Amino acid sequence: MASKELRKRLPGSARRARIAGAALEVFAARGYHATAMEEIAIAAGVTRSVLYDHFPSKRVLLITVLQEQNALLVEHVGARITGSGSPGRRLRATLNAYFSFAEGNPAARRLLFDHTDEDDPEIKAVRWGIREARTRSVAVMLGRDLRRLGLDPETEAAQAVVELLITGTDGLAQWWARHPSVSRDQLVESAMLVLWNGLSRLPDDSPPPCDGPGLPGEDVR
Amino acid sequence: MASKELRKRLPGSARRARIAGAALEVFAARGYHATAMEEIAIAAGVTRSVLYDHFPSKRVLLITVLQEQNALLVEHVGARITGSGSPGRRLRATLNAYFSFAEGNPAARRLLFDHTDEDDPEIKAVRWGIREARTRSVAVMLGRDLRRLGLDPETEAAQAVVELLITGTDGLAQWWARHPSVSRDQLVESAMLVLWNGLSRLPDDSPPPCDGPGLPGEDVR
DNA sequence: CCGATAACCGACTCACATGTCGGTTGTAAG
DNA sequence: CTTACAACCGACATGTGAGTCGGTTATCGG
Repeated sequence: MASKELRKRLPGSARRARIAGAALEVFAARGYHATAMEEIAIAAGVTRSVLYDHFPSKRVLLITVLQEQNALLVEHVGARITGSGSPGRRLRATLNAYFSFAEGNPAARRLLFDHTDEDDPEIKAVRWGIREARTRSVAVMLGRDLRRLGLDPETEAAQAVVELLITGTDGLAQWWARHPSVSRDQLVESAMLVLWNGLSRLPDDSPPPCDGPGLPGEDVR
Repeated sequence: MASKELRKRLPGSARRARIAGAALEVFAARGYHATAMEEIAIAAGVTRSVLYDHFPSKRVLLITVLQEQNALLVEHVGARITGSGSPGRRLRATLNAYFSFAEGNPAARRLLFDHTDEDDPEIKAVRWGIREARTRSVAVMLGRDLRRLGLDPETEAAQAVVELLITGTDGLAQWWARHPSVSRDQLVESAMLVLWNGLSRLPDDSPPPCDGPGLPGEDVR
């Protein structure tokens, strides 16, 4: 679109890149199952069979794009969070980095985290790997903070906390895509309000420490 | 399985219910696109065409199940949270109710919130309706608390907070399905730790109020 | 200028899944 | 008992999309 290529014959690597770019957009927009190879081909400016000259199958094409984009995300976030600063500052910087990626690469965010497939076992495995890696790196990053909260990062309780953080943040990024008028700063502020301060900051409520441990009666089957 | 029906001919309503039950399981296990009507038919103990004697199409079958299960969830949660008690207690009770539903109805939770489709526009619309309703009711429930935090529930900032709560909780329930050894109480405790107390509860860190408002430099395209 | 390589295309095969239709039989009312 | 309805089934019609194959032509090194 931008480049005036007027449908010339391209060297393999360039065509490959174009196909991957087209696949990213179409997969993100329509989901894995609903996209026909035909659509990707059209978006890439070639016919369907050309896709098979460059990628062995639809599945491999998706997986390739998935891993490319994940690498970009990791690089993006990694590049702009520093190990220094107070814990609160670090959390804020990380949220900021993630949301800025989501802002600049909406298709990538959607493709990576809106899992519209999960059917194909191989794709499922790739997604799991990406997710696991992300959880692990976040847990490592928060290691000191979790310990100070009384949680061993190896514990399942700590993992649960991290999972809540990650999926909540993802969900917020998703919501943002539907409410674009909100600025990234406001978004970070809302996230910090919950994740950092918590909801207990009520002027006239009971003191911070959480209330009674149990719940009266809770019977499920 | 439990009932020894030995493949007899059933009255319409009973067969209908069986089909819906089978559809719930299979849709949840394999996702919408990947499930063939054949599988549902086998699980229901009939042949494929019988499904079409009771439901006009695959899409309508899914939507029916979706709405049934959502109604059950709303009833389940609504029945065991009371309007009374301190805000912290109410939040805890709600988390408990939601997680107990997820525990007792894993397929329903997965089907309702793991959106493995989103392709079909009509199904998308139904999902959106369910999601909207849920967000609204949570916002109403938290109305007073949000106001005390300085947020007008109508504000987008408040909606963002609610979205983070909901998706984070969903994600945690999802994680729980993969780590069944964790008890529901532990799960609720982890959720409360983040959502209620926040991560700032560090013995030797800066005081509760959040740190500097801005972030140094953050340039994204 | 001239092959050889590789990018590109059209047309085909094949598999699979949805939805339909006509017929068959259990079952319950009269 | 019998009759009529409704539950059930087998076979087909249709559409769609993934992956293959042989041929064509641009492009580039020599």
